Amino acid sequence: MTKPKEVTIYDLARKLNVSIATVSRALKDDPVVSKKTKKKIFDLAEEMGYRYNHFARNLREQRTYTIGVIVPRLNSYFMSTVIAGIESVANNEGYTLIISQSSESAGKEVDSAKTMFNNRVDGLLVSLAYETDDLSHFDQFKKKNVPLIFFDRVAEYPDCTSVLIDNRRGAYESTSHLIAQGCKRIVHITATPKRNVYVDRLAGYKQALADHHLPFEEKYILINNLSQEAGNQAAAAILQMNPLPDAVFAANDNVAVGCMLALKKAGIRIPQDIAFAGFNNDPVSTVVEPNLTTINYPGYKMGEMAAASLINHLNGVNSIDATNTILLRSELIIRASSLQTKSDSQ
Amino acid sequence: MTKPKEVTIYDLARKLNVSIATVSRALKDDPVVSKKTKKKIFDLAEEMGYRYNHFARNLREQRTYTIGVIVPRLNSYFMSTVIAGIESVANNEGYTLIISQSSESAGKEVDSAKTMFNNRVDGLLVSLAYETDDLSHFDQFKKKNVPLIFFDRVAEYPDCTSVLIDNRRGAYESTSHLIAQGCKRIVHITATPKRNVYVDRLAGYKQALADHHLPFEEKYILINNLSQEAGNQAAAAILQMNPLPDAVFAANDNVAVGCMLALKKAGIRIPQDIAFAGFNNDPVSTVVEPNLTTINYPGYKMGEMAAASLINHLNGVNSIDATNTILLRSELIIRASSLQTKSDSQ
DNA sequence: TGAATCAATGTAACCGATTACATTGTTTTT
DNA sequence: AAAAACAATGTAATCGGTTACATTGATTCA
Repeated sequence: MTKPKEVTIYDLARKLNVSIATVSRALKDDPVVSKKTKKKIFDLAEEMGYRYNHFARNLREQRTYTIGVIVPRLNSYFMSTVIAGIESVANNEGYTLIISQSSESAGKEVDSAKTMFNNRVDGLLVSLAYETDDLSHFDQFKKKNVPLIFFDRVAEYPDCTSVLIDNRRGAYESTSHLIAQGCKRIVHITATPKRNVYVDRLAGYKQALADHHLPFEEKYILINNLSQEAGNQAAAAILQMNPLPDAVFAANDNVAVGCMLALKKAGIRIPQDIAFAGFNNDPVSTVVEPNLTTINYPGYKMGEMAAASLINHLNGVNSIDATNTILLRSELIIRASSLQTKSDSQ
Repeated sequence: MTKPKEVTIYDLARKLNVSIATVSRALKDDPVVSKKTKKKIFDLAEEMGYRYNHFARNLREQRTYTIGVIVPRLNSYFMSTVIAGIESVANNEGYTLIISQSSESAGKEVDSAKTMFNNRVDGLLVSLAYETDDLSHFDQFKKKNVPLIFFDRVAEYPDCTSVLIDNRRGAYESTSHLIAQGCKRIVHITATPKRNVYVDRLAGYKQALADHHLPFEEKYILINNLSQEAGNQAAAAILQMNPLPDAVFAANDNVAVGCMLALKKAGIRIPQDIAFAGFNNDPVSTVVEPNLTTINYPGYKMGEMAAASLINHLNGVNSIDATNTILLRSELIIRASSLQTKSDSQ
C-alpha cells in the first residue's frame, strides 16, 4: 500500500557506473557530456521509469518555476479566456500556475497574495478586485524582487508592466457611435471608480460627449457591481428618469443584458426607445434580443502577452525593461441594439 | 539586484541557541516543545521574516501538497463554478492546485496527465474530454497509488470515486415534463455517447418516452459538440423534419439557446410550436427569450465534494473507502420555454 | 535514596537534484 | 618529445526542512 520507491539519478548512475554529475548533466542535455553517454543515460532513464524531481531542483536553485495568478473571478467568459492564454504560454515554458480568486474582495486578495508569497512564486500576474485600495500586500514581492505584472484591472505600482486595452478609446468609440445614431441622453452604467478600466471608460464617455457638444450630466452615471441583477436595478432607476434617456452605454455586457431584459419587460423598445452598447463581447451579447453592440476584448491574447512578458522578465531577456504598458487592440462591434434608432424608422 | 537571502530554521536556531529540531517542531506546533520555547521561536520567526520552505518538506516527505485538476474547458459557467468549489476546500486544507484544460481533446488530456504526473500531484481530479476512449494515461497514477477522483464526466476505473448528479433522473424529469405539457415528438440533442453524462441523459429520455407509451425514434437523436453554433446547425436539421417535432430536450443550455435562436429566426414560435428544455442552468438560460427550462446543476457543491473526498483519502480518513459514487441532488427548473404548449392557448 | 519515569531538547541521516572545482586521458602545438 | 589545451567525467558541498533515536535533567515512586 505504500508508494513504490522513486528512481533517482543515483540509481541511474550506479547502474551505468558513472557519476551523478554526469547523469544530471546528461538529463538536461548539457553539451559537455558525450553523445554516447547521453544516449545510455536517456535509455536507462526511460527503461527504469525515472521522473525528474522538481523539488530537489527548486530547493537547490531557490526558484519554483511557478507563476501565481490572482483574478477577481474565474467564472466569466473573459477571465477564463485570459487564463487559457496564460496557461498555454506558461506550460510551453515549463512553468506551472497557481490560480486564486479574490472574489472582488480586497481582504481575499490580500490572503491570496500571502498564499502566493508563501508558495514562493517566481512571478505574479494580477487583475485587481473592485475594492482594492491599498497595494501594500504586493510590497513583499517587490522586496524579494519577484516580478509583478498587472493585466486588465491595473494599477500604478513601481516597476510594474501592465497589459490592457485602451479603455478610454473603446468607450469613446462606443459613445460616439451612439451619438452618431442620434442619441443625446446617454446613461453610463459602470463600477467603482477605483479601477482604471472604469475610470478610463468614463473618461472616454465624457470626452465623446464633449467632442459632440453634449452636456455631461452626473445623474446619468449609475454605479454598481455590473452583475446581471445590478442591471435589473439600474433599469428601475432609468425608468424613473424624466425625460427617459435614449441610450445606455454599460461597462460590461452582463449588466447591459440585465438592464435590457428589465426594460423590455417594462415595455421599452430597444433600440427604438433606448439604444444599448456594452463592453467585453461576452457570448451573452449574441443571445440577448436585440443582439448587443459591444467592444471586442482580446482576452486570450492578453493572457498570452502577460505571461510571455513575465517569463521574459524571469529569463532576464527583458533587459531594457522599458516596456511599462502593453496596449492591445480592441474593436467596436455594432449589432442591432444600437442601430438606426433615430435616423430611420425600423 | 539578487534576491536577499532567505531566513531558515538554522538562522532561528542559531539566534536562540536551540537545535533546528526544536525549531522545526515548534513551527509545526508539536506539543512536545514547551510553550515558552515555542513563543520565543514564533516571535523570532515573525521578527526575522521567516518563510516556510515547502520544497524542503516536499523533498523530505515525498509529497507535494498539490492537487491536479484536469477539465475539458474552463470557460463555461459550470466549470468555473466547480473550480471555485474545489479551490475553497483545497486552500483551506493547505493544498495548492494545478489546473489544466484538455480542450475536449483526448491528446491534450494525455499531455495534461503527463504534466500532472511529472509534477507529482498527490491526487487528481478529472472531468473527461469528449473524445477520451482509453483511460490508460491514468494507469501511471494507479501504479504509484495516487488517488484519482472523477467528477461530472466520469468513467469506470478501478478504485475510483465519482462525484456526479443523477443524469438519468434529471433527463427523465425533464422529458416527462415536456410530455406532460402535451409534447409527443421530442428531439434530443446530445453529445458523444462516450461520456456517461450523455449516455445517462439519453437513457432517462428513453425511459420517460417508454413510461408514457411514446415511441423512441432514432431520427430524433441529434449528436454534436453542444456549442451554440452546433445548436444553430441542429435547428437546420430540425426544420427538415416532417412532421416538425414539438419539443427539444438538449443536453446543455448552450446548444439549446443556439437552436432556439435559429428556430426563432426561421419563424418557429417557442414554446407554442416547439417547446424547449436544456441542462445546466447556465446564466444564459435566463437571458434567452423565452427563458429556458433547465436542470439546476450544483457545480460549487460538486467541486467541494470532489476535493473534500480526495483530501480525506489523502489523509487516510476515508478508511472504509466504500464510497464509490457520490450523487448530488439536481432539480428541474421550469420556465417559459416549455410551458403550456398544447393544453392552453398562450 | 536509588531506580524508574518523563519532559524537553539535541544529533545526525536523509530527501534528490545542481554545480564549482578537481581529475583524468587524449589531442594539438612547437 | 614535452608542454599546452581540451574533452569527458568525478568529488563533494549545498539547498532547508523532517524525524528516529539519543541525551539530559528533573520528578516521582517504593
